[in-house]
Amino acid sequence: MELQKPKSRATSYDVARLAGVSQSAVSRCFKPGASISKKMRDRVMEAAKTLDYQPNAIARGLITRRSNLIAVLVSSQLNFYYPEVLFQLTDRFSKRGLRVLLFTINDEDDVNESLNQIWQYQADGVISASYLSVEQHKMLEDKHIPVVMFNRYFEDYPSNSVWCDPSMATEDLVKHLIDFGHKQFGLLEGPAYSMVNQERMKCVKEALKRQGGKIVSQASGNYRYESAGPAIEVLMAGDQQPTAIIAANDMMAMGALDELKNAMGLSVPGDVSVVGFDGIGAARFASYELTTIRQPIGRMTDAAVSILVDRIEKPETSVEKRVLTGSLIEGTSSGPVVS
Amino acid sequence: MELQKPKSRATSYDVARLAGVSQSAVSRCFKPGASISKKMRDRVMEAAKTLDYQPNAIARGLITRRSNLIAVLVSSQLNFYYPEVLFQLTDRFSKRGLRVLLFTINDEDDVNESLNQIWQYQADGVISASYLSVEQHKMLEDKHIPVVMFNRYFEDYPSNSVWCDPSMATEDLVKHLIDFGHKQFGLLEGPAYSMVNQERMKCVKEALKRQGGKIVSQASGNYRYESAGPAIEVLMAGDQQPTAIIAANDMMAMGALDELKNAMGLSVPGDVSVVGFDGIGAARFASYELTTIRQPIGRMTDAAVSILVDRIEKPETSVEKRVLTGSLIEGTSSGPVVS
DNA sequence: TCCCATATTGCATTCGAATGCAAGGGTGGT
DNA sequence: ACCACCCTTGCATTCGAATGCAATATGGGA
Repeated sequence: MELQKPKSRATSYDVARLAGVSQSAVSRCFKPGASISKKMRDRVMEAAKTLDYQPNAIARGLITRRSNLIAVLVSSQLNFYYPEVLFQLTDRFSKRGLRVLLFTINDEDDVNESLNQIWQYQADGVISASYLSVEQHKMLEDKHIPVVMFNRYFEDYPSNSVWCDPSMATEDLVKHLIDFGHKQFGLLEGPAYSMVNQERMKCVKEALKRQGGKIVSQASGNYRYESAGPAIEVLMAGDQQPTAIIAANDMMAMGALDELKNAMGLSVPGDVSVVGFDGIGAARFASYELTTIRQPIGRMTDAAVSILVDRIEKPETSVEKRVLTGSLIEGTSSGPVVS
Repeated sequence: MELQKPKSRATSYDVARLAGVSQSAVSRCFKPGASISKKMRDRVMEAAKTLDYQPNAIARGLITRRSNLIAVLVSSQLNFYYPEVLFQLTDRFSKRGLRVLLFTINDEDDVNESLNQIWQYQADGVISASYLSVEQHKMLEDKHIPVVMFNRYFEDYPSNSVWCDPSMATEDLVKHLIDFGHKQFGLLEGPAYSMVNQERMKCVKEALKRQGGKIVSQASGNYRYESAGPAIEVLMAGDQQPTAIIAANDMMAMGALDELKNAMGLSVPGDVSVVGFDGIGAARFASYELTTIRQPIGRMTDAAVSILVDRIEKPETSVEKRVLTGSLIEGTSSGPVVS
């Protein structure tokens, strides 16, 4: 004697029937700005409520050719920077009525598979916060799917991108270290293919040259905490010891700091200063208090969202590279050279 | 003189026309297990390739009533545990041909809004790794959307869930501390509403009672790093000082450790031992090396994915609560009492 | 009160793929 | 060579909402 059969989902027709109006009217009630009288809207809304009706986004997407889905590509490697970015992007898209379809990327194949899925799901746009080749980017462009590159851009190919220019802050950072009396620097680089790494290291090298710092050793890691340990061993093994280590990101700076303090028994910043890039939350933990170059994540995600939404609404707008600037955060991981 | 007009996306009809077959044939070519001859498949696939055709997942979803979308609800607060879970879930769903629709939750309103969206997008299933009320859960159930609760469950209402039972490992943890000579304990609890907190603290209290440890002070935080500082001040302010602090999660344990060492100038584990729960990646950083109870995240996400997929495929299957056990990881944040 | 302009409403069609059913083709057995 | 059966294929319809256009209702002005 069930009162309620396990009936399936109510459609706009069901609502229309109950309210005694046409299906079109129901559809219009859920479209902001549509021409509908208040009386009708009230009547429909009441029926909708009793049937627990919500428009089917899938059906809507089919006819409007807008899925309201945004694909976000994120590297799955454990860099605390990206979860922060991802969550902020999701919050912001959500406020604009867009949903995030998440793709985690381990390797090149994942990217291609993700692009396929993006195409299948008719994503309205893409935020790429992971590696993307020019060819892959072009493929999306050919399909008229706007893309915004987050924290990266192509040297020789125009694309929508949000980028944090580290040059000025890096100058400050190096000055900060030079003022502390540092003369010998060790560079803990990121992966060679990474734009972010290339740019940061380029700025570091230029600033050091300009301000008279000397690079005594270089090594590279993969941006992850664990990769800093072995790299530090290399950096400290040369005949000339660096008194300051500049890491390509905070995760490696944290790993470096731990390796120096805990594995090698050195003091930071007493024996060696360590600085990073990103300004992730964990860099402010009291065990680290990194001197770092903070990326304004909030403003970067705002920019990415607004550029992407613009491109979706006006596809013909020309590409835009929005550049923000990083800023130096002075922590306690850097200090004067003790001689 | 463009060779190629900016023509819109190819449909199955376009492919059919080019290959000289019917639309149904094209459709069947993309459906695994459909009845299709090799000759036809090859012909269609070639046409599909030249037109760069991929089936439209939106249109497919409309007719099959399967969106292949899984909604994942995650708290947006900065607890390093959830990004790990989220990325693993995404990887695993992806391998099964399911996409993740991400919802970040700040407050109760976000949950309701997300449930709305889940309904609109016809998500095939939901993983909830954030707060969800029984009513909200029932609402999804009524709509025949299977839900798996991650790292939580309802006391008094059956639901699919994946849970990590901390009781045995907590017994080990307490024994580990008692063996080190600890007698006075401080509890750094999580939010009162949190199931995970309730359960962990219950186990801790029982184990302490059984093994003869005494709770000399309690305070609570919100699971975040920053919330540990003030709580620690409370914990250490009583007349009886704890020699060991048990925190409800690793983030707060890290905050506690930093507060004790850096703000209060105490030594860990010399003056105070600090232990946590979760076994997040950052807990293994050399500055912390937390003694903690590790949740087997990999097995938990596997379980969540497999339970959810089962429910989607066989909706009538009864609910399942899969319980895994945590295990003690001995780090260097705990040690003998120095008298 | 009547008429016209404007605001609402309904009709019919559309989006793109999946699928039940029937028709066609092929195979093997006798 | 014939028949029965199975494997392929195509036809026609379906999913649920949006929308151009035509039809109708509403309101205001004279």
